[in-house]
Amino acid sequence: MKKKLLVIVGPTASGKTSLSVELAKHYNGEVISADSMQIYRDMQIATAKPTYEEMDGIRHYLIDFLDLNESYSVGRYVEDAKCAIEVVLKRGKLPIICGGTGLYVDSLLNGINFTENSADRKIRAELNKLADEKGIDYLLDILSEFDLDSAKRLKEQKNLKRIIRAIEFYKTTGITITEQNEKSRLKASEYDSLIFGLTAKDRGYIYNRINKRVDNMFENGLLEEAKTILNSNLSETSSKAIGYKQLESYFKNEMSLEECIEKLKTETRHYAKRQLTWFRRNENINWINIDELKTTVEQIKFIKDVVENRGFLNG
RNA sequence: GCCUCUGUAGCUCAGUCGGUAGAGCAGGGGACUGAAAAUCCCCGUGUCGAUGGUUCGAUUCCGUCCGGAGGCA
Repeated sequence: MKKKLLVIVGPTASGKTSLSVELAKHYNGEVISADSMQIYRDMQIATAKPTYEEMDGIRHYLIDFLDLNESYSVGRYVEDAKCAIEVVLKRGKLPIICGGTGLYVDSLLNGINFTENSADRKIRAELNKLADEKGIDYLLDILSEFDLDSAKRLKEQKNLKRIIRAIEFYKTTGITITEQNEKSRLKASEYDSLIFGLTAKDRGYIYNRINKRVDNMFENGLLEEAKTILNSNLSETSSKAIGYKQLESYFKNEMSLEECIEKLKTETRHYAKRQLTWFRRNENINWINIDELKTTVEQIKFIKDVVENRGFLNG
């Protein structure tokens, strides 16, 4: 019998944290985060990491455990999350996956098979340099030599990062990324998951929540945190967090604080939109409109109904 | 009160030597397999401030009016 998971996804500022904690209380569960930035130890405010009070006695996994100078990846996430699931199950609790990093969630739930050691940051750096010097077409030519399929696909997109990844993968494993992608899908998932997604009928509702939350972050000391973070040694992964890099030009006196705050809000909205695009194509998601079911209580009731109707937790 | 500039997409602004208009941003849609809070692709009709006049035809030229900015008194 497959292991059961309850899953909460949704864009930033949609209320995943409080919902997952309440859900954990209802179902005797524990929360496993699926968030590519809350993993970092010193990023508290900008990542909206649940505080001690918000966790309200519910154990959380995969939060707050990595140093800023370390990089992370989907491959590692799937590994770590699988371990966390085992721990939760051994404790006799229900694992609740909660997060907004769609790639992490999907890779975990669909049992994507990541072969070992296919990431090579040295090769990546070299290819980046090569692209700077000779252009994107040069890399496409290299890729065409062994993987015409993905070269064709990526040519239209002009997506340098994917082109580099395709070459990097072949150079480290001797297998083309096209072949790997096909193989990785074959294995059936070891989990039986019921997924709930937070969204809104009116996109503006989420955007308003984002704008307000950013203002709150500044009231809670985001500026101080940003100063510290920007002075730290950041990794390839941690340097991508939204909330700090947008304030850099303020510290350098190149932009006013107001302008930077606007930029931060805009980029967070863009991020939320991308998250929604990602999740929308997943037909297995049970959607909850937070502009209709506004309170956690109403949302929990909705979830309980679905769980019961499906007999999801029976047996 | 007089003079000058100005009013075009949600915002900032191009432009039309008269044939009803286009950029950036915002916004929307999409892709996504080891950086994913990343990376990338696609999408621009709006009473051209209002109203008269000239004209086959006005957003464009002229008059008047109404906003806005500056200057002189």
